[in-house]
Amino acid sequence: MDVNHVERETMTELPSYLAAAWGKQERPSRGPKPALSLDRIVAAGVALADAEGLAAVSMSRVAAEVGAKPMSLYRYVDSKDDLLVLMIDHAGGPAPEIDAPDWRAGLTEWSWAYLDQLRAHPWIMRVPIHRPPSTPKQLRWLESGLRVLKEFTSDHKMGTMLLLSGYVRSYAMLTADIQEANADPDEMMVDYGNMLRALVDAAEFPELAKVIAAGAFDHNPDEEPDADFVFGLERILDGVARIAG
Amino acid sequence: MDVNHVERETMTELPSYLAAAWGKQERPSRGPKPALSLDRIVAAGVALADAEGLAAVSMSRVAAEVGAKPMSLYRYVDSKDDLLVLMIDHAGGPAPEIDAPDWRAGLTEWSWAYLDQLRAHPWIMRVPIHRPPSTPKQLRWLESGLRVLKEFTSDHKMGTMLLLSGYVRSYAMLTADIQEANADPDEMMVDYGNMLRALVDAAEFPELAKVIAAGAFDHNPDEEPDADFVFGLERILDGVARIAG
DNA sequence: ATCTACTGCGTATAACTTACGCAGTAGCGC
DNA sequence: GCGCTACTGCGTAAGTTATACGCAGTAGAT
Repeated sequence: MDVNHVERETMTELPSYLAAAWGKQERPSRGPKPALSLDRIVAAGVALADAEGLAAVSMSRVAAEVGAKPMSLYRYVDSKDDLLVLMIDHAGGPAPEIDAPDWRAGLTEWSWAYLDQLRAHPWIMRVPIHRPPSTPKQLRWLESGLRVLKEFTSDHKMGTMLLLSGYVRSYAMLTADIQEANADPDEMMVDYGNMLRALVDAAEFPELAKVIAAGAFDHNPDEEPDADFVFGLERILDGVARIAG
Repeated sequence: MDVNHVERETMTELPSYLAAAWGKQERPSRGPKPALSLDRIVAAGVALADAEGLAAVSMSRVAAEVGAKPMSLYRYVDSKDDLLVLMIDHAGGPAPEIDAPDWRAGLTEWSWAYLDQLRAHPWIMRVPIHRPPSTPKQLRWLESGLRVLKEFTSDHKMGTMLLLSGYVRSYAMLTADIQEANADPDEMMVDYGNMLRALVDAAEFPELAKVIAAGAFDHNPDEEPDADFVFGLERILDGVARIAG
């Protein structure tokens, strides 16, 4: 039987991509020295996705980028899915060191940092496969958030971080969707607000029509960007404040 | 030039998938009667995704399901991406008719309905391409939410729905991720909590280790399911209450 | 010196989406 | 009734894709 290191790790009952991400790979002693390294492969994937989008990340392209042939990558990675998971972890910057006077300021800082992070690597939001957070950088971000919630109970800490990270992620996705639709020259969605005006009939959508008429969907250059983000964030923080101390 | 109805609709400056979703397709008068209909195709795609997952949805499979050959579908749909967008719209059930005494009860009802909806069609959360909400059912759900927020300003209405829908979506995704990882027999993630215990070192992750030790990640069968969902939801509603009336 | 676990990767398979163009059809104008 | 023309279904084929299998070469262990 051909037992390569990937299968060996599986036997330790930890998914191989996690063993890799946590650096729990025992370097094999026999055999030729690897010409590649998992880090180089994953880094090449991230660079490719940053530069040309997720669609450009194929096994052949990544292999070419590190000067190897496609099949060689499978000595380092079980599947493309695993590579994508590792890329997500790798792309995550270092968790923010938050130095804020209170939990409210701390969570605000954390949220903006997370939003920036997602926007720096928009393809992360397009990866169709996901796993519950269990890679090192993901957990370091979580730790960094929990750290500012010292005075809360464990359940409240986790619930709050779940709420906050979910909100940031979904806000980032929505704005990325809008931006992408606007950028696409095929689509006439150059103006999301006006497109809705064309589609939404006031008889069938009375409330929505009112909101559209009020300009809530129009891009207002005077307004601070991400004003909607701030609104939601403040609502969350107000809600959390009610259970604080 | 071969001008089929898809391209004709593009010329009206509306993306063809939106024209289709909003039923703004002028039926062509000439030519043979279509053997298929867009509705049948999209419905077949939804049924396939419900039964066998998103991966089973290929143009050939969908075509076979409606008794046609693959290339015939392209007379009704520009691309597979468009088909997926239409499937998302089609899968959405009717927007909830909310009959609640106040906005707080109304939004609670809306949130649970939305969560149920996503869980009834988990593949929706795996579709890699997304567009800003502009299909009929998506907007009807939005309208139904806005309707219970009568006493708020337009900006506050939209901001609240943005916050709420984002939270529900991300919570649904997280629980789907966990469930999928648990179901996968390859992965030893049969117990997310214990897996974290194995990975997380208390020296590097002091706060996270405490939370894990407190059992926040363990599945507790006594506890009501989705207790975390309720926690986040209540925080949001508390936060919204601060700007009400 | 031999064994053995390992590496890179050539070959091949079985998917996949979709461009192109052809043959047949049905309503319209005359 | 007779084309004309816009349309439909779809056969063919091209171009990608992930990845299973197995072989030849390598280098530490014994």
